Amino acid sequence: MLTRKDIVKTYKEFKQVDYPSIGEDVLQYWKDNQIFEKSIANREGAETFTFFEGPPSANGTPGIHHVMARTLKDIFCRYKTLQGYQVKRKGGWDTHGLPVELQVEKELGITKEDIGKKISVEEYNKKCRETVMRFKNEWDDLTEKIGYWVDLDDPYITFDPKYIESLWSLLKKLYEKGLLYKGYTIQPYSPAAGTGLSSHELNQPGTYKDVKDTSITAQFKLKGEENTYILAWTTTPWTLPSNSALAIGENLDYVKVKTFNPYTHEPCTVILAKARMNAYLNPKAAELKLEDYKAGDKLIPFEVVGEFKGKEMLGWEYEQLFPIPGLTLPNPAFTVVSGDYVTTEDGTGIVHLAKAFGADDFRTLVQNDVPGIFVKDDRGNDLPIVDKQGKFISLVGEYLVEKIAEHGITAHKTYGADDFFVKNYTEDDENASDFKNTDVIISIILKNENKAFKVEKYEHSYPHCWRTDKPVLYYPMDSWFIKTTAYKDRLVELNKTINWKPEATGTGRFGNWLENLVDWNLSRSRFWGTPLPIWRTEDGTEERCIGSIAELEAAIAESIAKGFMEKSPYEGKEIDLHRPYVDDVILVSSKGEKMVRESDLIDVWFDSGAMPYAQWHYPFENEEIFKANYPADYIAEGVDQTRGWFFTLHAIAGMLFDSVAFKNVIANGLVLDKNGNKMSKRLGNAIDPFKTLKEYGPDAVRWYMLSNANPWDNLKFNLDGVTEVQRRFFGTLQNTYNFFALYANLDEFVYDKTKAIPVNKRAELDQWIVSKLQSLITEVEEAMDNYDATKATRAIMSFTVDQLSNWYVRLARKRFWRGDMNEDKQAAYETLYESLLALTQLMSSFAPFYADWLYQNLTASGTDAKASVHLTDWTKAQKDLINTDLEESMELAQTISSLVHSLRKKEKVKVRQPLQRILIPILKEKTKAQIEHLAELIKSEVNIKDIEFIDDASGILVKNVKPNLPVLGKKLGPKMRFVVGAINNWSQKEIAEIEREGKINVAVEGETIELLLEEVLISSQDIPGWSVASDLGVTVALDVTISEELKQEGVARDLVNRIQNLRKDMGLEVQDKINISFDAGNELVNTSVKNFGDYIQSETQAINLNSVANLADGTILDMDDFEISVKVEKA
RNA sequence: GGGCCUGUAGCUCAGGUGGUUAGAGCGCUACACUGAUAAUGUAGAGGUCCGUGGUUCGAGUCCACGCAGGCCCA
Repeated sequence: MLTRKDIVKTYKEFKQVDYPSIGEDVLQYWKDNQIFEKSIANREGAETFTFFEGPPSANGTPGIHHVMARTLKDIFCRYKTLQGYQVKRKGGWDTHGLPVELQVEKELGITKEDIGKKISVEEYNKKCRETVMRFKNEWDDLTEKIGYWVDLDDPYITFDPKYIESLWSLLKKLYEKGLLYKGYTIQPYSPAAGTGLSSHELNQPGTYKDVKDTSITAQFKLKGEENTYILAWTTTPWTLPSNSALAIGENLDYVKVKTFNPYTHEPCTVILAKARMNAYLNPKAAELKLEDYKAGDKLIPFEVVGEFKGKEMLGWEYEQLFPIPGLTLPNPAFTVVSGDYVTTEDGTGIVHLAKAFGADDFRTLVQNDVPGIFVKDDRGNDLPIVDKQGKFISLVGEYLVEKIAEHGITAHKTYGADDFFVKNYTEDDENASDFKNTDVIISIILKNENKAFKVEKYEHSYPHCWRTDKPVLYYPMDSWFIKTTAYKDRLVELNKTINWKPEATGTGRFGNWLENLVDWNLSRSRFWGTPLPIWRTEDGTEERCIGSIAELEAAIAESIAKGFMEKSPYEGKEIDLHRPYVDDVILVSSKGEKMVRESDLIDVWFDSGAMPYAQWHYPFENEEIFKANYPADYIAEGVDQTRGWFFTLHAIAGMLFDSVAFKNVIANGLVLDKNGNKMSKRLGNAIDPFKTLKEYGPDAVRWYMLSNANPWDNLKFNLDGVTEVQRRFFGTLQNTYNFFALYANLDEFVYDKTKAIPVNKRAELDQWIVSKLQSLITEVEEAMDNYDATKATRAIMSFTVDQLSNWYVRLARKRFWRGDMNEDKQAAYETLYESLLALTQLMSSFAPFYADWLYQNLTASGTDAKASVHLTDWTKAQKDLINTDLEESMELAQTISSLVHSLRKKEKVKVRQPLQRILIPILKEKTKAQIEHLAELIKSEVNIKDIEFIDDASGILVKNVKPNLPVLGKKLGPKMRFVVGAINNWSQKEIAEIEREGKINVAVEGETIELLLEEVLISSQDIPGWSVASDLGVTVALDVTISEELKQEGVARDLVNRIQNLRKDMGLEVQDKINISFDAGNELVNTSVKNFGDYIQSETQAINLNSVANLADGTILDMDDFEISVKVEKA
């Protein structure tokens, strides 16, 4: 006879599963067999599915959030590959940018100022190049270990000369379209140091200091109205001569108030925000009369004479505050505009705008086409009226000098026209006894001229230059821009065709960003990055944009011929388009003048946004590949990239190719620690991805991340959750496989597709799980086509745990272990096998290692198996195998079984004790048919003999009625509650009437309302005299009478159970036969054995079942109510 | 300060188009089952659906205003 040891094991059996090892083994298998490469090569000639890799920077180590991001990228590429697409995925590295530079500077202990002095640009850039790829190996390692399939051997690298050449060609295209221009932007500027400051420099600790400045609430005289002024407050009075508009909040409330100027005592009408009145008008004066005011009174009376919303003020015109000759402006200057940043927290609720000295000001004025106060230089360029030393230009200075004389202002010295610094006064000045700074002088002038409503010292926080400690000015700085605003409408339109996950990021965060688009500031004053390929003559009259290496080389040759350059900086070495080499190139203008490169680098975001083109060195090479892989079908990055990579991809594609760059995008959220805090190395709550993978294996980590929450929500990463996924999902699936393998090996079952029993010839239960499986495939496919991985993983999990394991296998168990191979048994094996196999494919995108491992365990002996589940073709759902009616029936069966279990529990009758019958009230014929269909299954599951139905005809049904609210609500509206009350009070009589007549009249509030049968819901939840339970509209009553015969059968089942336990204790194998002897002293057992002996023998595989008087050496079995001695021997 | 996201049981999350008593898993408690057994079933405890107003016969769901946390931008 065959024992377990002798059996050839077709399907490997596992006592324990080591998930991390599966990860490692499968990874090695993939490498050895080039599975990734084959998964692409296999699809040669097929339709392409394009994925773009957003390049990470390898100058830091990867974190657990990169596992999230990379998993999300991976799954859809794998899924689409199965679906038959060819999915090329080129890896990439982002190598330029400020973080790299700062890291290098920190390591070298230098600052930006030292570059070119203590260290050459050449050496500095060399250091950056080394640093930026420092952790590439860690990144590659993680990428492999989490199973992110991407081409790491041939990635694009943004510092590569070919990559930069592509960028240059794109920039030249923009330039030729007139979309690249030199302008200015308002940036923090240190007049003391003579340099602009980056926002990073401004965020250094200690740069913001509390300082006391003179603040002025100025009066802007409204045109066309007597003595009426708009009040606006500023802490930088020196910007007032540059005022060219006032901003209000459209929805704020404003008032017009009659009062008197506190300095000149002249009557006036002022306009300010209603919420700011108390700050300017003393509430104590509210009762005073305007007529009673005498010049010099402390309390100044006032009277509100008008109230309106801010939007009513739009377009109002006022007189220029400082009508300096030469600084006049045409309409719409000096008008009221809208500013979304205006609040009533301080000031007057009206903000003074000076185009040159505030970023908000600048933006608002540009959007409203309002000019700013500037003077022209020799070449006709705009210059602000404060120069780069932080001093008013003499035109303004002369005006102020005149005013000082006119108003008889005395100060520590006699001011000349070039003495009016606005922030950085000299030490000598500041220490003088009667020192009056420019702000003070301006305020005196305004006070005297009836143009200041309030002047006071104001303490606030103001940024200072971290090097000179002097206050910073916001100042227009030269910059190169891409004119994205010219394409705003098109970009907005194109965005509407993109499928954003979540949708709100596309319409909200990204959509709003596009709606409020400003020109893209490309300039960066740094060293390590893509140089701007624009050369200019000294006077700026001629410009040239270089678009390729060939063009550059030709231009260099020309320059050498002209004698501007001695030799090419690339002579004898490889071409490198970085600084400093490119700075050494001097070009020749059309007039034969020298042209030097504009010194700026470009924003690194242009680097990454250009990757669709530059990764293929387009347009210089690979035109075919580029065209087949553009635009991307899918991209994914963190939501923080919305205004970064997502935007730059979109902008370049829209402006140069009139196309979207990507059709579908997932913007994923952050990975937080389990308490919802940001992970940081400093706080020690960061999860080490390598350690996590080592401990849990890649599949459970991936699955957890995808199934726990939608990727676009923040994930609170909790290792307990990974454990749970491992236990609940992978554990259950593995158990199911083990169960299959155990019995399949015993029965030497080998799956053969060609000989499989047709589904319609299989058992009802088989047909059911097959149907469920087809539904699952449909569901997963729909979810994945909609880029919803969470839905897909949850559906797979629910099928595996609830349907396949806890229902199908549990109910079908006996078919696997009972008797020899027959058609029914074969069908069970085939059904379970097919389900497992289908699962390996369904889950392979999410859990690529485990799925492949399981696939190979299942198909090891198969003939048509692929080398990997990742090389298979997607198995479409067979719609004809979906049997909705059967699925509904099974749901009923599951509900009924659960109800019977619950009743048994209530009545304290264990499942091993058979019971005679259950009663089910039936109101619909269909329900009855559906239950009858699966009657056998229900009966065996809950161990009862019969299912009986009672219908109306029985006359004993007690019915319940409920209003059908959605239907009634529409019909009745406010009368609902009376009708509902009436229905809830109905007796059987009314229910019978509406069922019989199809309608009934209800009297409510003196009115008669006719109700139709379909407006109420009738159910049956009670059978008089029975113990009943109901759920989901099904009611079950259980007959708990235990007859003599049922009792005997119960004993027989108990005996089987005890003997099975004995077998197990003895260590017998499943197929071992036994002999049983039992003590003849118990009459109940004797009759039970007499009537159910065959059953006991077949269940326990007993050859003999002998009654023995006074069995001496037996085991005493506890049968709950009595004990009996039994002896089991291996036959 | 602005835009956007999130807030439902101790924890993690579901809850088309409003509908009477808000669900699942984990965890906890009790019981049962025992040839998948480090598995499984049943039951129980556990909720101000972030708050306040509003719309409605009826709001976890719609609207407004707040609060808390987060991201991005000033």
